[in-house]
Amino acid sequence: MTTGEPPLPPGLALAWGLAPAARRGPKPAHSVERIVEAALTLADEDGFSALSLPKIASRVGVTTNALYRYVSSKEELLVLLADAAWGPAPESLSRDDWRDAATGWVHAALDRCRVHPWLLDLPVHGAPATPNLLDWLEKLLESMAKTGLPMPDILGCAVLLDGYARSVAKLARDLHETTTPPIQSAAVASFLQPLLVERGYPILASMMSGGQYEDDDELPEADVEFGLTRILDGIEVQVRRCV
Amino acid sequence: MTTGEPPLPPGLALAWGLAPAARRGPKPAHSVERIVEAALTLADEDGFSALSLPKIASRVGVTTNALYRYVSSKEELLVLLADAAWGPAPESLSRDDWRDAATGWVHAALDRCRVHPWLLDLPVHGAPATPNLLDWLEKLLESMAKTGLPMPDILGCAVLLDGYARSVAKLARDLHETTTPPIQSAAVASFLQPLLVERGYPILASMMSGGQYEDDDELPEADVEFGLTRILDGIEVQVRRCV
DNA sequence: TACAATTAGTGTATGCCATGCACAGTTTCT
DNA sequence: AGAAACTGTGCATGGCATACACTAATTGTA
Repeated sequence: MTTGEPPLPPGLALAWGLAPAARRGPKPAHSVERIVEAALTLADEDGFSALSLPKIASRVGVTTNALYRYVSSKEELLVLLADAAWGPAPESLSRDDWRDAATGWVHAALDRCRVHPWLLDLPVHGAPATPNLLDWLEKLLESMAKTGLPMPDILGCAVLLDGYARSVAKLARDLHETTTPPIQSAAVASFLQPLLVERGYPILASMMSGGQYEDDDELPEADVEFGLTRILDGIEVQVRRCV
Repeated sequence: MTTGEPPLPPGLALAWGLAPAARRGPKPAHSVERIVEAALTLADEDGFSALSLPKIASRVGVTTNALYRYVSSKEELLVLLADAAWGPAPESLSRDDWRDAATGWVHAALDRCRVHPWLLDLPVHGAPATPNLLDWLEKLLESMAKTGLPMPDILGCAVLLDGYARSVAKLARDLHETTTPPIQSAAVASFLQPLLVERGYPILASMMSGGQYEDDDELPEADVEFGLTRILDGIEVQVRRCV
């Protein structure tokens, strides 16, 4: 089964722990795990944009090019990094109630995105194919399978919920992690306010003058819950319809 | 009203057409619009990752550094680029039926993401604040206002629908624009199949062997509609509840 | 046991990139 | 007429991913 030279996407073989089993030559002083771990803490500390091979290498204590002995490209490293950062999917999802299970899954995903905000910056090429990512997907599919919906609908629900978790996480992060000292926020507001009125954007204008335009630290839990409840309600409509 | 030196985020003033009104010196040979347009066609042709100041400059016919006379940083240019690529929001949304209006908005957004797939790669810092982006947001808010829900819920629905449009567009793009000659897709499948069975992922395994794992060119329209219908149904539940 | 094959990590180099600074030429206000 | 201000260019810096050649270490084999 271990084909000689499979044309697999980068990182797949490594992610599943299939090392090439070397023979001659010195033993590697380090390991892919060590490198991924270094990359992970670096990303946690300095963010995704600061994640560079030179910096990772210096953490591990080797030259930049030494990394290429373990990983064939930065892209491959990022695949492994994503899998490591997501980690295994939650085990404790409700076994009976699909709403509880889905809610648990979404909250767990949001939690991962809070722990590693740069997860939302990692480029995605193709469907998930590494162990932990598939674990998350499987758990979500299992949750939705409890609805009794036909398979294609289960997939559709999974796509919907996964997308929701990611977009809410990204929104929360983009809105308040970056450049928003409240001073600037106020400056933007007073800059935009007259323009909005003048150009005929009544709702936006009233929202801004209404004052409560998202000035909390994070997207408040209530807002997350609102969207999630809409989605679950919508799924439930379909479930009842199908029974 | 034109404050002396407002501490606004990059690109805002430019995006709203507030030029600093120069006095002495030669007149600029080009314009911000020309530069943004060059960037836009470059991105359309070669993708977001190929978008660099040198390449844009050479299209315009100037040195790289000349761009800095029009734009203070690459980040600022990207803000303008996003606004230009989204363009004005659709005018022809239903005036009576909020479901039709929302559906029209989502389809229009998906269309923009099909025309300029790199829109999904543009970094986002903070809430939208440029004319076209606010136009899109206002139109969506107007659509949801027709539900009669209270203002915070309207915003919640808008976030939900906007997030859905983006995640579906991204999914469609990532799944089939990148590295998926069907040969490789098949290689991945046969690589994963035994692993999935062995490690206890029954649903994923059955989906893969089921054969119809997303091998269409784009996420089929039916799948887009499925998620959208769930969301709208879920909102409708809330609407009925509130009346 | 000695050699040859193979491998790990280093050094050096290439061609990108965003951005800063100094300068020359041009335009316009005083 | 002169000074001030602005435009575009040239040159330079530091960062990046990655390629290639090399040295040193290790191990299977003759």
